[in-house]
Amino acid sequence: MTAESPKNQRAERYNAREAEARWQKTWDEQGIYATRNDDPRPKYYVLEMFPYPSGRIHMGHVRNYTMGDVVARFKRAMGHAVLHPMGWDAFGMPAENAAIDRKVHPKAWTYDNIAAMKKQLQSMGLSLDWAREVATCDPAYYKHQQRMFLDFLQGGLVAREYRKVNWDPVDMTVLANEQVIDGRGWRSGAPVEQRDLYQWVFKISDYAQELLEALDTLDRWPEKVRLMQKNWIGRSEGLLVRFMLDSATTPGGEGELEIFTTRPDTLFGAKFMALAPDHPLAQAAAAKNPKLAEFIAECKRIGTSQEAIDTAEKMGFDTGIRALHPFDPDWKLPVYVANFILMDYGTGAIFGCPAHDQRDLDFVNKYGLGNTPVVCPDGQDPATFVITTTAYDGDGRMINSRFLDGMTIAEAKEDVAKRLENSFLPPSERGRSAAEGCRVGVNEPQAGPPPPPSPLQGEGDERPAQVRSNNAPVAQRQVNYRLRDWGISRQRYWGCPIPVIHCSTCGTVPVPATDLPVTLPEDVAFDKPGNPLDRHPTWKHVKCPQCGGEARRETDTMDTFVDSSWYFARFTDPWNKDAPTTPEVANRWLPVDQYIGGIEHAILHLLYSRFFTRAMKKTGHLDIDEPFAGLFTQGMVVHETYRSKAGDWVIPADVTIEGMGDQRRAHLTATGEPVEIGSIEKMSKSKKNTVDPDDIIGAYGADTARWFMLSDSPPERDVIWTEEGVQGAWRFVQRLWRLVGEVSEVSGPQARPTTFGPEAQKVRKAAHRALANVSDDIARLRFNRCVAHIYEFANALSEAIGSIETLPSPDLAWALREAGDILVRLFAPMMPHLAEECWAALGHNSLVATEAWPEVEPALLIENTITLPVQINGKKRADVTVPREAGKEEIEAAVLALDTVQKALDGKSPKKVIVVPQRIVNVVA
RNA sequence: GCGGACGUGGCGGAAUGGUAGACGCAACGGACUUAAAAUCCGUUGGCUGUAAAGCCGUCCGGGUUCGACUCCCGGCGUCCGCACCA
Repeated sequence: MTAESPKNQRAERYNAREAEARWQKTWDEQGIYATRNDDPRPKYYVLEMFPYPSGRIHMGHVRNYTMGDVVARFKRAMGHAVLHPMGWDAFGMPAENAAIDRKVHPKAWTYDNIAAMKKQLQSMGLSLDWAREVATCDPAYYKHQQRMFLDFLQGGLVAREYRKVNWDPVDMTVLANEQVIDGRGWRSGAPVEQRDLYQWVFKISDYAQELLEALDTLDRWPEKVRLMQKNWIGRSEGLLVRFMLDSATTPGGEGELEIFTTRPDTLFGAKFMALAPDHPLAQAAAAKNPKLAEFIAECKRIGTSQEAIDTAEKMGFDTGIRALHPFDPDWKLPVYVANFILMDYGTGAIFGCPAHDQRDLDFVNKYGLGNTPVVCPDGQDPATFVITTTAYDGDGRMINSRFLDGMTIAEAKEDVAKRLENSFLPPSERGRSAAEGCRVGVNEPQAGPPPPPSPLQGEGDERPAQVRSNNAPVAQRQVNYRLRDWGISRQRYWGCPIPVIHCSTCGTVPVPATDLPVTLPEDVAFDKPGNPLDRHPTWKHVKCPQCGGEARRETDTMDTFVDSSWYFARFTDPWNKDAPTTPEVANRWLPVDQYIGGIEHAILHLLYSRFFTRAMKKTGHLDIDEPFAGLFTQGMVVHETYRSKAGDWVIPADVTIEGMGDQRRAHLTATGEPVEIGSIEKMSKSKKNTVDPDDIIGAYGADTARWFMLSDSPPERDVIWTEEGVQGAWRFVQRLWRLVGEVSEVSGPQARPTTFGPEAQKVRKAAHRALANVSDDIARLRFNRCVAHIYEFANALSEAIGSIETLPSPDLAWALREAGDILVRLFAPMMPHLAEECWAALGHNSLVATEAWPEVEPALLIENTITLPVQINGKKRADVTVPREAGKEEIEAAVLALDTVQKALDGKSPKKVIVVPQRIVNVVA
């Protein structure tokens, strides 16, 4: 502090609006965020999930992109070549809805939105390499996606199937299983119906095992996400068992029925068999039994919506068919058709063991089929162990099971598997299989027209269980997965066209690579529901590339999740016109070191991307397995809700709040009408509890918004947006500006002093401790703690400056300047504009954005004396200060000499003294 | 139903098994000001006490430990994912 410049209480305010625009311009002009692919430094790829161009960014984006930007700036300062790109997930339904509602073309709507949102993102001061920007709706992007589709087709990773699909009646399109939430379309919210349609599918289930196993290698992913994916893939090990049928009871002389079970140990508790209503044997039996046909029809009526299926009561119908127990041909089991059996899991048929499966128990209790417990829990008397309304699915020993009695469940499973694997049905009694030739798997058509022949590949089910010779064993082990293939056909306009042509002579023909991209026609009408591509007068009519005859383009477009399954790879070389990636470039940048986005993509987007990466590897576009080495899922931004008397939601900007605690009251600012304060919810348009980033940035500046988004809550948790919180952040921005101003007025020596006095040493310790803490916090994405440590440091520095009465000594002056330089660089990743302004104020000519991260002096982190807490019987009673290198005996002596300890011991000697060096002392009296 | 996470002041939240409540917000008291805003200084888990100090305290009940917000067992509550997957 110099004599000429006394503390100025009316220091100039930091003008964020003016400064932020100025620094953004400077960064842009100097191109400091452009990343070169030949940068030799160690690479670091940080990526935030790219946005859908809805038209405006929301606070969730601000939080997400701020986190990524902090990491990018930090890694850049740490000397990495940082790749930090941005793009647009630009295909999708809202563009078509806008076209329908507002008569705007989806393309115009999308590009207008992109322009608006890009401007907003730029106002946040993100250190993005905009030269790599991509939009998935750009033919220059989706051309490569079409190319990969064809490569995948060639590689056997794509199939065309006629299958049951989830149909969204509002959006008039197909949804993948993952896109159906609680029986409703994930976007429209309409109850989903079942329909049979041709579908292009990606064979993600071929990778089920690999996707499952590789989860263990993703050690920088949240455990929760890995678990969700594991459950979604849903591996289960079991046994396929062929039951002989009493052919006298079957409709067409069928001789056997194949089921899947994970509980072969409970075979002796079997009471019935059950078939899915769609099962071929059920269909065959229904053909001869009108009442059964009626029952099946009834099942389907209920089953049009997923919602209804979930709540339907268990129902069954005895077909009259009888199955023979695999271990006892004289034991006959009734075969039912039941509404709770799913055709597309396992074989669509089960054996029911009611004592140990709740569904089966509910079923037998309804139809009076009884139950026999075969697993007895330890400690229960088998003689009195009975099951009534609750099935037992725990551990125990086998009972009532002949040769299995006394075994554990695992032993019994193994024994049954071994016996049945090695036994064969006598050929004379086999007859025709009930499932033969018409067994339905997910990969085969089950009704309706057969698929047109494909010249590309052999289709059909690859599961070995289906290939069966006369000598096939009664049972074989099988692993089943819940994960289904990924249906990508969408009956929409605004998506990536699927590059195939249907020819009545040649079948399904891929569009030749030289004809790519297949672009969307621009002259389309949205006056009717359904797919405008299908209605377009000319677009779909083409010549067959093989025979030259009249043919028809595929009018379905790809699920937009395809677009986002590889954008991270495209960013590595978006300039390559000839191929989706430049493999050597992609292999250098990938995997993404830190991916940041919402937990809502835990399954869909992340699982698809993992599959896509493997598919790209198989087709030579990449040579990595996992796209995202590190994943972070940030929490939502939530806000109070407000409702007017009339029950309408009111936006926070129109509300004035008064009072506090229970006394808080809200009213409309304009009219004074009272407003009801509601619960805190995710910011959403429907509840109008949103805050517009533009308003916040306009009023307080981007740095304030960024700072507030990082403070308060841990990043993985929800953060509550409050006006007070933003103002607190804004005050801190101003405080930092004043503080740095005060530091800048200190004139210290150029050369580093050789020794430091106690005051200077104190400042230096605070600075270096903050440096060590903040570095660690950012590296571990603990932004809220990082913020706290910067507050602490700023408090310490304020105090040091405030306590100066005259001119500071040269060593203190130097230490204060050093601390100022460190402080500015510490908050620069979070508040980059303010940091530049401060950096300049401190007299530097460089940009802080290109400065190296400060280096910590480890010696300053070590204290010479240590103050240890002293506990008596585990409760803190005193402190003791000892030299750092004091030994246990020395510490113990010092502790026992303390008055408090003497008093507590009351003349007796302690039972025990525990000394934890550097930590604590505990005296046990 | 199955699986998972979480539960700490008025609020958001800190705390490798080692001083519970860092840091922020809010509140209260004070300084500056004609006044307000801004800023600065201080107080702030509860109870008892003028004070020194003491007692209680991390959802509840047990346990392990010299020592438990943290680990184990059993409850209660909140949130999330999956859900007739044989």
